Amino acid sequence: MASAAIEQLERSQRRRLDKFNERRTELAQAALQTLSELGYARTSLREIAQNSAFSHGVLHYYFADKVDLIMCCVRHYKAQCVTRYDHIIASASSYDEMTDGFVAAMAQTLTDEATLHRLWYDLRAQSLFEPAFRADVAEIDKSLQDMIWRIIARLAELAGAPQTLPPPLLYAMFDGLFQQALLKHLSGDAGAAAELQAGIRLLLSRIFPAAA
Amino acid sequence: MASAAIEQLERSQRRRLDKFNERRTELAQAALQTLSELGYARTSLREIAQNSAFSHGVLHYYFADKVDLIMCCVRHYKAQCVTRYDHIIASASSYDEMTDGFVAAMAQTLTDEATLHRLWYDLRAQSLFEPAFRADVAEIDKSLQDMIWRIIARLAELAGAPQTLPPPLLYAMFDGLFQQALLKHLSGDAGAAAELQAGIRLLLSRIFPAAA
DNA sequence: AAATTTCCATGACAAGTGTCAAGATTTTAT
DNA sequence: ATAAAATCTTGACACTTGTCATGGAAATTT
Repeated sequence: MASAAIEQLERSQRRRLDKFNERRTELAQAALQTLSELGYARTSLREIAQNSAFSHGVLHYYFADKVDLIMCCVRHYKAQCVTRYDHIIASASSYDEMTDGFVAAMAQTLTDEATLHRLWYDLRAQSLFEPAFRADVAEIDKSLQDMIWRIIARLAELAGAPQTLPPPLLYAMFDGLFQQALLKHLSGDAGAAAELQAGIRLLLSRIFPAAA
Repeated sequence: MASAAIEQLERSQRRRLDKFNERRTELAQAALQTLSELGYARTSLREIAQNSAFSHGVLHYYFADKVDLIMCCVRHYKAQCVTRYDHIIASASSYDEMTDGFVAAMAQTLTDEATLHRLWYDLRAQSLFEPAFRADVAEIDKSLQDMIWRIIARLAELAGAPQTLPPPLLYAMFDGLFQQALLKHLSGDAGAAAELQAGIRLLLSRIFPAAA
């Protein structure tokens, strides 16, 4: 029967495609590692390959060019980033409990994934110069903004308070706070995480005056 | 008389030194121009020299190395940046007038000096990787924070309101807001300046609830 | 088992990088 | 005006960069 043959062909092709994409993300992960350590300006394709199990020629087999690789990295970064705080939203049952969880999670992110986030700020700055980066950066920015919004909306619900500040403003505030803390943390300031926590609590107390 | 000879010697030496520094800042200005157009990662010394009246070899006559040049640029940037809003503080006589002036000045900065500010964010991101940049970046950050603080403190005075939010938090909020607007503006969003103005006004109305 | 496609390593290329040394040129001092 | 010191240009160096072509190894298909 012809249909069976076609079906098998499609299956084998899909398997090949899956394997291709699997290796692509494997290489993207290695690239992410290198990028987060060196930064965009100092990262070369050879260096990326050296931090992987393959040679530098392979990169041009799986990626069209350097921009293509970076973009794959960025998307890979996003996937493992935007849902980080969602479990807090799902599990919290009171305003205070959720505040504690959120503040703690932010502080942990600061210390545990500092290098990954400095890469994010680096790439976002690159997008100010390189138009090819803008669409993906804007999309990630939007995802992060939504993430913050989900948290604040849930907090408002728990506090029984109305929420008037728009998502962009809220995101800008938390992002600015985190960025500042990251710079201090990477500069060796051991108190950066604690300062970040205090800053967030203060900010929340201003957003929800009644809940304090 | 020997003292007269010494005096003349000293004067001539100072004149030489002045000329040396003058040319240094002239080259730093050209470098600033190139950097703000291409970004840190894509700027080479030859490109900088090409945007000046001199050849590339002269850069090593006036600067020890590339980092030295970048640092000179950064300091030059700072000088023309941190006092930008001070005349608003000096001239404003009412809360509303000063708010209008501040908001308008921020919007104008966004549109008129977008490229210079994207360089600032680029270099700040670089400082997350390159320790050599950190001290100067931190110093500029502090200056900008102080600038914001002077404005907010004056506004509090004019509003007759107490001011409880600490300077780092205030700076983080305004900086985050500006950064977001800059990305939109450079992406071609014509409404970025207006959004920034609205965001600042909203933020101020939350900082000073009574003055609204 | 043979043939064919996929996958990967090697080496090379042209272009560009920071850096520096050797002179030419201009300015300053004698 | 002559000597000395400064400023600037030119050209080269060792190295790195992204990209690609060739060919070998491995896997898949026939």
